Amino acid sequence: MNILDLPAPEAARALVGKVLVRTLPDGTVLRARITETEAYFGEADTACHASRGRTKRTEVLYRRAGTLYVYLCYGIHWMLNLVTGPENDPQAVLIRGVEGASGPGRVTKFLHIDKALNDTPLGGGLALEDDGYVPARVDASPRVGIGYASPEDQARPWRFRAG
DNA sequence: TTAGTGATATCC
DNA sequence: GATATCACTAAA
Repeated sequence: MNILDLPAPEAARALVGKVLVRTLPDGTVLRARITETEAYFGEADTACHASRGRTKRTEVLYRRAGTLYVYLCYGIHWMLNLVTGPENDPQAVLIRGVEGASGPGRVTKFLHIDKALNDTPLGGGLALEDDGYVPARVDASPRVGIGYASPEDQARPWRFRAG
């Protein structure tokens, strides 16, 4: 059973402590352990980009688990998400932080991730590795940066951090 | 606290 | 075609 087949909130928690392996076009390999994630859980979640329907941009969220969703925010920052859950169910986990880079925009800068990886499957330029490490504790708290969502959705504790 | 940056969505 | 918005960061 793959972690990414789980519903987004469970997958987000399980991904904390796993290792991202980024292989650059020139062959350089970068490794970074995930320290912080957030879950975006389907059309019913008003914080999820897909809550306002399927568009060209959110199309990727409807793909099968393990697809990468990368998009530009505020004109400067790339956001890295892993699609989870069943196909045609728009769930994803945002990678908010890894060891050595705290913050979603910094993660992608650190790993040299941009739109070239959008809509590509995990296992190519970016892979996930489980080295058996388990964080001593994983803290859950409300998500940040989603002031446009409904109050109920803003309150959901779908942000997970290694503790 | 606020400027910076550009793709996307939504409205003419 | 035009404008408003945005899952953020760095500098002040």
